Amino acid sequence: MNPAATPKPYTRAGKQPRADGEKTKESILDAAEYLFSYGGLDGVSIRQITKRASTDLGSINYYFGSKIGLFRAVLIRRVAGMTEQRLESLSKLRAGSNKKNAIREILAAFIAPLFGDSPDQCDQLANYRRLVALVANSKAWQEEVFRQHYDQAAEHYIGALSKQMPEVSVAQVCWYFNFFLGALTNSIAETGRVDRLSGGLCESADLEDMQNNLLNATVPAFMALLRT
Amino acid sequence: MNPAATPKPYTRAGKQPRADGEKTKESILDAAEYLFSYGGLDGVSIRQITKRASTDLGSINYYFGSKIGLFRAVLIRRVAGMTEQRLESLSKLRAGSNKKNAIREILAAFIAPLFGDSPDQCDQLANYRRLVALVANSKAWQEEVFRQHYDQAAEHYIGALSKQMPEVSVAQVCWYFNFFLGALTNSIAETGRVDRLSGGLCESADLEDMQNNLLNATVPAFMALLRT
DNA sequence: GTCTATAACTGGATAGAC
DNA sequence: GTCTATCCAGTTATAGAC
Repeated sequence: MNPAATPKPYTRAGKQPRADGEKTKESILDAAEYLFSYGGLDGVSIRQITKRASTDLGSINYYFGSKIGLFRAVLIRRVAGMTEQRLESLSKLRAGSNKKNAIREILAAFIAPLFGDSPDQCDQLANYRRLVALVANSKAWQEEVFRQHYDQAAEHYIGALSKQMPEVSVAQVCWYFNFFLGALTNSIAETGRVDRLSGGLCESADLEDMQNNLLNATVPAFMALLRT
Repeated sequence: MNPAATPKPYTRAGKQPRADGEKTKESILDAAEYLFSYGGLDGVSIRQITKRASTDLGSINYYFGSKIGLFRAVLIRRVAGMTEQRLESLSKLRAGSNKKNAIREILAAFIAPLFGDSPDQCDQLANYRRLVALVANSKAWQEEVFRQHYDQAAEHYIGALSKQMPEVSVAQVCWYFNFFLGALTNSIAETGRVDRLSGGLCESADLEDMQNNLLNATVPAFMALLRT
């Protein structure tokens, strides 16, 4: 049903075999981050990824070993830097007298790296945020990715919060911090649901507004624990 | 590599061609709910589903038209009943004098149908909860499933909350309710993350404890809006 | 390092027997 | 309504040319 499908002979046709493989690698990661963030691991083929990255199938195996290796690499690429930022921010927080402010600053420091330092950086992190949101509500990558790469910073932040509220049980702090993470990840998924439910009054895409509201909502929750 | 793979002739072999297709349909939905809740739409094949449901490939097409039709059916199966429960519960809530209790009761009424009336029912909803959690952080099914089948109840609940706090902007109520939904969906995913982060002090699987903590955390957030 | 061709396989869908 | 056999488009992975 495919008349005269004679295999074309190999031709190099003016491609540049440059030795800067880093660029290729990055462009694969970028394309994969974008596509995986919408379709998840199984909703995207490596053909789509290589097409978007303007490379070929072989390069995936060359750089990442397999499709799953690529997915893992995408999930891990940005987390080391973010953990570093988080731990550094945390160590810089001065123990002020006002507990309410202290709690807010801790939570703010935790989420800050997800949004970068400028509107431009924030945009560049959009696909990553969406992908993290997708994975955060799945059991699949908990052990391999979250346990190994994401939990460390969260544990330090829970410790910092507990230090602010020594009279509150650690279990409660953990539950509340987890609810905070759940609200956060759902928000960075930018599903547009809050836009619909609010009849346009709220915008998923207004991340500034979202962050302010999230902190305004979460701080009183923690504060209420102190009044029990 | 497969010697003498002669196609076996068709044999009926004692299968019962009973006319109660409802049972078959239900067992397909159950199997699909279970498998989709772990792998998502693309992480599961209809072959796996029919194997688990002890049927055949053809039945999927016969009852649901396609794999996507089946996925949609799974997502929708339980929502009409839940919306009904939610609206009825809401209409039964009496306007007490205590705002704090009123808000708590509204939120409690919203989440109640997700956990059923007995431990047994709660278990039977586990796969559904996990699947909803997965889909809630994805853009993919927002228009087709959430808008059409899930939003109605949420809108009524936002209205009820707003009625309790007429001096608070609707936008803020919407943001806070959305954070509540985010925390809720992440929790019903039962990823086990809170177990790790708390060093075992909290258990994802303890849904009773989770619900209490979630309400304890969310009510003060709303209450703080009244004090602004 | 880059790219092609192909192997080996699995996917969803469906026609048609019973 | 139930089940089988089959189609074929699409998948990942890889050997090997340049």
